Amino acid sequence: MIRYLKKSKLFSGFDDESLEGMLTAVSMKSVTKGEIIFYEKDPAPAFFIVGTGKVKIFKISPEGKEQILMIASEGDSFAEAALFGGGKYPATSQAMTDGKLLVIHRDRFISIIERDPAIALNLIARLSHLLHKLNKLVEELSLSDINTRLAHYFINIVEEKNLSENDPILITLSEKKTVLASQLGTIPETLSRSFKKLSKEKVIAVNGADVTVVDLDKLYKFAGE
Amino acid sequence: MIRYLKKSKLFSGFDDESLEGMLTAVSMKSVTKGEIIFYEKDPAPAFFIVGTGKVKIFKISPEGKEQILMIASEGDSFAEAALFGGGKYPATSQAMTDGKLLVIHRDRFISIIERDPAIALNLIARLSHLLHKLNKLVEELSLSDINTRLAHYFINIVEEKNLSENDPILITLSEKKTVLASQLGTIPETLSRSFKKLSKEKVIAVNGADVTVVDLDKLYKFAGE
DNA sequence: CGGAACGTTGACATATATCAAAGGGAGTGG
DNA sequence: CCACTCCCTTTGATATATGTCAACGTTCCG
Repeated sequence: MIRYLKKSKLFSGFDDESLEGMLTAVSMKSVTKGEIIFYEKDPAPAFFIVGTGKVKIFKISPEGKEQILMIASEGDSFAEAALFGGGKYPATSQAMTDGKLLVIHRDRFISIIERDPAIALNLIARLSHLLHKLNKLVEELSLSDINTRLAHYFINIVEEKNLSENDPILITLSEKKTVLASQLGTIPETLSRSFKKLSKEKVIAVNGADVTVVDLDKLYKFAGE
Repeated sequence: MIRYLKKSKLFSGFDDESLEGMLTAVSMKSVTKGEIIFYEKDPAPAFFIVGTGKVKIFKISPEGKEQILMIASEGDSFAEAALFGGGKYPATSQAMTDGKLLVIHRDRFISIIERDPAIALNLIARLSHLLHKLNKLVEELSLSDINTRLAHYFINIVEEKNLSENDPILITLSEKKTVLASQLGTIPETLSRSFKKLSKEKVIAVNGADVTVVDLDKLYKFAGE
């Protein structure tokens, strides 16, 4: 388990001694593809770190439309915030693949951070980061149309790659387009049209899950920057 | 300043000694109605607590549409998350009235919480609460229509009042309808129509800023619960 | 009193969701 | 290897919610 803790964004950087102190609060859970880890509004006695596999956290409307809040991959933690707020999970979580999760139990974890401010600071940083991302999601949902959101999505990926001048910019989508639609707050049909629009405008070229950014300047213009 | 710290949600419950230790990190700032406290993307050397007055935090689209993220009243803190994330403010903040703010300076505050885990825990709780609220906002923006959002808005107010059976349910809007529109992620015209719709359906009765909930069951039905 | 901000209403434009259909691609079983 | 199914994706026709623009009445406040 220590190995997974070290790989996690929340606890990397701590020495073995601190991490062993953590172990009293941690257990392990295997999940299979499609398994629901928790439902929205379930009581929240623990939060999670992904050891292996991939998990989606999402909300669902009465009509069945789904809004993905995040996709957690190896090393990501999720549902940390549930420990302190109302004590209920604010969204539903489902395994997208088979995998292993670290389960961090609430009460024991709290007594640990009461003693170790460094862990508390890490948690604070992590929560801040989440706030930042949600902030951005709100902004996009309420102020941008879909083409803009899709352009932003590509820009984020491109900027993370920090590749050198004049490299061809090839992106392979890490999710099915259906899933991407739900992340962007829309439905597959609309997303498909948005892809078509950006293609027709010669901003990107699409071939299945492979997207090439043809005109980066135009991409930024679409994103409104 | 201690007085204001005590009134704040973030630091209430601490004894005078802890609070005096805080003072090295705090200063005071007066603002006048309409004054911009910070712009989105400004570097963030501090966060704030409202001593007196009212402040709105919002995003704005290239076309000028405004999405209010929160309205901070006396005792509320805002922009806490900016201290840790990218070090930039994620939104713009403007005084809605004249008022006084406590300014909590980043570096000194961080060294304080490194020493005082209790303050760190409070901050964590606060950030969790913010996450919870943003979560809800995302849900509503992406999964609900305006009538539903307005119904939710009233339900939240009614539930906070926890009044006894058979009381008449009278709500006086605390914000101008223009502002409410921006909080709900829409524009005044659309909000006006939503008010009209709920009135016509005999769910509420509206008289200027006074709203009476006529049929609570129907209100819940509109909110989809 | 008069002007500015707010609120409402109507006609209209537009983005996005919905519904229905059809075309691939990957995997499965015969 | 073929036929079959399942799921993803795309496309078209249509409906609907919401934004835009313009006008007007109202309230607030100097």
